[in-house]
Amino acid sequence: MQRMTRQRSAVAELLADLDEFRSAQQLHEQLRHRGEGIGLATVYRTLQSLADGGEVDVLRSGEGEALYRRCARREHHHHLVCRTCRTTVEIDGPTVEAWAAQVGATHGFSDIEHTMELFGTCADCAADPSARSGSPSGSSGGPQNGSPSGSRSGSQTDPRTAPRTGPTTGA
Amino acid sequence: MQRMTRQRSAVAELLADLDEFRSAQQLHEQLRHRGEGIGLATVYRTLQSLADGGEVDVLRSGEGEALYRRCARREHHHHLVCRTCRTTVEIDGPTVEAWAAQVGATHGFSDIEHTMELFGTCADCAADPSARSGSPSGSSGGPQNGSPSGSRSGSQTDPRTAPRTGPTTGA
DNA sequence: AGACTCCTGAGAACGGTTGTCAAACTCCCG
DNA sequence: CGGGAGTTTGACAACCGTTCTCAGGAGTCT
Repeated sequence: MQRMTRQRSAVAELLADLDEFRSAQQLHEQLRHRGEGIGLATVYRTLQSLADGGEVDVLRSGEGEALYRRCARREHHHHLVCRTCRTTVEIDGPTVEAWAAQVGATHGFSDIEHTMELFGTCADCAADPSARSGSPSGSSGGPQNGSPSGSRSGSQTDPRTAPRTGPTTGA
Repeated sequence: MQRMTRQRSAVAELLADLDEFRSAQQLHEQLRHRGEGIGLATVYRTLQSLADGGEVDVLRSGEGEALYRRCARREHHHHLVCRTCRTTVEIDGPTVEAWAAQVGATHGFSDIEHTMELFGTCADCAADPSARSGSPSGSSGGPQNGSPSGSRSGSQTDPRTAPRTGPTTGA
């Protein structure tokens, strides 16, 4: 059975305070900034168990890094993510669910699942294209690392924010 | 300027022969089986340059591994991938493109992009759920590593095939 | 309180990917 | 066809995110 430890609740609390997708390492750093003594391995373990329990959603950044977010709804949904500030809107896609099932059937495929995320620039960021790349949901004095992709040093040609969720059985 | 070397054409040729998404390491192994003397770093470099040039499509497996495939069309399209044999069908999604743009606009987001892939079980695999996990496009005596996910040893709770493409400006 | 487990944390290990750099090779020119 | 300039290659190290290991610490039950 899952025990409620100080570390586990700290992670859950931080996720509740945030509104954007964050990597495990970002969350760890933020917890440290909050003064929580917590190990990186514990953050990974906790996030994984939360994800397994459907408590948090997981995306993959363009570089394959895992990003976590506590979504309001636990049912199937998609995300519309601001590529500048990472603000995320949960959206329904009945049109897409139906389309996916139909396309699959047309090609003779069964048991169709799909992954799909939308990326764009939110109204706020479009209005003020300058700074504003931190965490719009405030509350935590965490790191203001706006760029989701820029962790590698090399010549990554594709700096776009581009994650995906695990597939969810459609329609 | 890009020079045509033996290694580069070997990679291009292999990709032309294959019909499924393959990881860089799988491709490297397959090239070795073909008797091509080629370094792993070269395979990575070549794939990256091909991807940059839009010659090949890149997905991310559920574990974040990059998967490559030479698609027939270079324009925007999506993929319907068999989760068993990895056979891939290129598909159009005008419905989705329109839907994505509309949803983005509704929420005040601009410059909408999207990622989306479909997964299912193809007719062949559904009919014969036993073996058949190798490379359906034959031609190469490459490795028959059917499972795209099972490389890690740990307790990965999610063995689903679940990649994503880089986003493409929608609508 | 005491015992029994599970959880934690520091660091090692791991797997995929990229950087390094001398040697080999392509391409262009005469 | 031979030479020269500059790109590519390949073996290996380095990196980065993530997971494993295991002794010590903390929750839970009685």
